Amino acid sequence: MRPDPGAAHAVLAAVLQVRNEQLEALLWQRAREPFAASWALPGGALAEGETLEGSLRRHLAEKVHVRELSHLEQLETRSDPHRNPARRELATGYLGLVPSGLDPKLPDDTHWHPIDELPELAYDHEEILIGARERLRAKLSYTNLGFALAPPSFTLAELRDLYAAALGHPVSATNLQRVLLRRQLLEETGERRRYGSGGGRPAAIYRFRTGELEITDPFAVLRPPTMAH
Amino acid sequence: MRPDPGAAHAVLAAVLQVRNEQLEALLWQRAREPFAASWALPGGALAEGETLEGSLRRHLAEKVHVRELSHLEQLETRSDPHRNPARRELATGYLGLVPSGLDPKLPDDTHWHPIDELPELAYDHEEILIGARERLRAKLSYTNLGFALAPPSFTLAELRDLYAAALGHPVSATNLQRVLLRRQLLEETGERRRYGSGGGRPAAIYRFRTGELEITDPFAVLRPPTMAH
DNA sequence: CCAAAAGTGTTATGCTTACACCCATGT
DNA sequence: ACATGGGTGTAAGCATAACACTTTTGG
Repeated sequence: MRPDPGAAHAVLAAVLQVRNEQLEALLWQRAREPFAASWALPGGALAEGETLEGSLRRHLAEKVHVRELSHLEQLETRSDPHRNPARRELATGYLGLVPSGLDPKLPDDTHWHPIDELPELAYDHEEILIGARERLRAKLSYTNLGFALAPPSFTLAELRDLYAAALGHPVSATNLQRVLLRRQLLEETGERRRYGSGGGRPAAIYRFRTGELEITDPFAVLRPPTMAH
Repeated sequence: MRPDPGAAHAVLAAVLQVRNEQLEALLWQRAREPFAASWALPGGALAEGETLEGSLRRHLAEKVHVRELSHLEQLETRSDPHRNPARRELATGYLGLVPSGLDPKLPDDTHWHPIDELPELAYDHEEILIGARERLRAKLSYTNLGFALAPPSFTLAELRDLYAAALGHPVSATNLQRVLLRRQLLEETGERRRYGSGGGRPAAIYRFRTGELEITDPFAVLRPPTMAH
């Protein structure tokens, strides 16, 4: 076996945002074969001297004008020799998150798609996308990753809707508040929300204490013994 | 920027086993520059037409004669342009596990090293190795990955020692038993252990119910609501 | 005064740890 | 008999879910 001298390497991002009360992914429609008219994850070829993450940020900025990522994290590197029918190509997937409320300007061939109603996707992109969704769901449970889905400040009802959209199941604002406050992920801004129409008590406005990923629930079980004697 | 036509790609494995009551890693000592006399993770160059995992299994079989992996799982792909001072090279890390009790024949330049007393490691291999250890520790808590560390059957005291070595902190056999039995990871073989010297009640012998990875504790929090009405 | 939405109090439940105690065997 | 480890019983602590109830606002 000879070392493979010409293994092309691509980077691909599952860019996710909560829009219209649901989780949506950024996809662009291919014009040319292979997979003409199918939809694809944004990304492109790794260039000389680039890191994978640097390359992905460049492609997202150049091709889909997305620069406002609140989180970017590497997923699996796929290597099936036939994943690209045209030529041997490895691809490293990434999970990218955009805070709710932003609406980056997109090229004409690029659109947001609800992740529960995906069109036909090119290559192995659907697997990468579903893997990204599962990674997001898992990390919402044991880290502070919610900060990457949320705008800078929000009411608990708004945050509840974001979590419900990302997790795909109903979430109780009451219990969400207790979990996130006890873990000290949230802090009050002191402000209260002006309400649009209709009555109701004004809601306290919160923000995430930090915009850096932290693991907040490190050991589900089999924790180290407590040092209490 | 031009696509990088010659990005070499390597695969590297952190092969871990519990030996001598501690977690140990398989390393080989480099004879040549760069990093002569430093220790390195086993692995090698990706060849034409190979998958990453296939390539790694080939290298492990050829170079360190290890074929008895009970688990193999992809970790991060590293892409710093300077991680290899000689030439641009991407590397994908893997976590490989060998059941306790096996003792594969190794080439002369290859040895097991306690992961808490590592020698000088080449390239970025120490980071990959520590990342592998952390992945193992996390998955022991919420999956049945213990099966990959354990021999085909064992007493609870033996299993407790394996978990303690892998986690790096004391583990109570009593509580380990309750957790693993409630989650139905273990089943009794019906046999009891012959004891060597000294007294003591003979221990029941257990085995893992399955040798496939299963997630046994899926949601630490924020679970879907129960359907009970 | 009433509707609506936010927020708090309270209870129930389940999982884990800690530790006391009982069991089975060799010497 | 006693030492030695294996195994079970039981209570306490903690986190979460579920839901009733109170608070604050607009109409």
